[in-house]
Amino acid sequence: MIKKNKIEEIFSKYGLKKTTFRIELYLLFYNSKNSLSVKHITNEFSSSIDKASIYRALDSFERSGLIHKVPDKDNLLRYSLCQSECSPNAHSHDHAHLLCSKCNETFCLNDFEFPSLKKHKGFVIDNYQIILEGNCISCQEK
Amino acid sequence: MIKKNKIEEIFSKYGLKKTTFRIELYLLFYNSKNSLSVKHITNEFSSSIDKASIYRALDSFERSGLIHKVPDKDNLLRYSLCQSECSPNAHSHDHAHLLCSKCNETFCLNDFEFPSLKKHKGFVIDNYQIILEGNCISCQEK
DNA sequence: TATTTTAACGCAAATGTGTTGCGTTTTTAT
DNA sequence: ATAAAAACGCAACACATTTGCGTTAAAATA
Repeated sequence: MIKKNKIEEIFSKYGLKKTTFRIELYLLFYNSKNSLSVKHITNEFSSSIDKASIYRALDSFERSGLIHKVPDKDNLLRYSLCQSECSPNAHSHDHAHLLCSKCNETFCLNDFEFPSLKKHKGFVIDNYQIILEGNCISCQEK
Repeated sequence: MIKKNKIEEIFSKYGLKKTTFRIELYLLFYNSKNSLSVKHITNEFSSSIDKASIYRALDSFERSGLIHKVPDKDNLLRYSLCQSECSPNAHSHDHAHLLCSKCNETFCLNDFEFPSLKKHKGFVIDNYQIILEGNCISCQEK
């Protein structure tokens, strides 16, 4: 369980204002195992927060290196807390993502082995992602 | 160069009506090396074809197994001709995609080697895709 | 060939996600 | 305490994609 002053410390470090909403949003990420879609976040705060504020907060968290975009089954915005500390210009996420075709959630697979790829037939490769499609553990049980 | 009666044969096989537009759309896919975005298609037919017809044709081609969705830099709809013959429920596309960060095009890398993945930490994996981010050949020359 | 059924079409309107402008409030710095 | 800067709410916007519906064209049938 993260302490509130730890969050405030992180926010200070990244020059983010400590507003009630943004601290709760960060906590929401911190306490959820998986990635969060905008819809999920919107539901969580119901109508108390405007969607523009949500999008702006997510954008600002992302630019600070606190969260990163993850792929979504329906091509919607979805984010996940960064593992270690990422910097604004160096998000390093060497993990694959699993998109569950039943619940439409996205899961980060942190211990996934990535082969190194630099070039392929003349194409220069800066980075790459692996997106697995299948079923997550709880959806298999159904 | 594909012959028109070959296309008509394919259309019959999949129960698609042979309208002028749809045959030309199929030809467009057939004759282009890369994937096609909706914008590209719209430009190609300029204002002669309604966008609803374009979306419906693409959807119907996809459901027939003639084309398949490919990832797009801006999360827009983009399709590519299927390699061999796919069936409606079995699109098999064991190729990676390269998204060029300069021209925003998507390229299929057909001879890309795919490791086999069936399971990972309890997740059941049906199929997966590899999305490479970098620069295509013609954008490197600039 | 004429007729009927069905898929495809065009047009306009509607969705839905995400963005932007702007005046107001809250936080932070001085 | 005050000023500057970042966040906020609200409304309007932008844009891709979808849907409803009446009309047209293609396919099937008589």
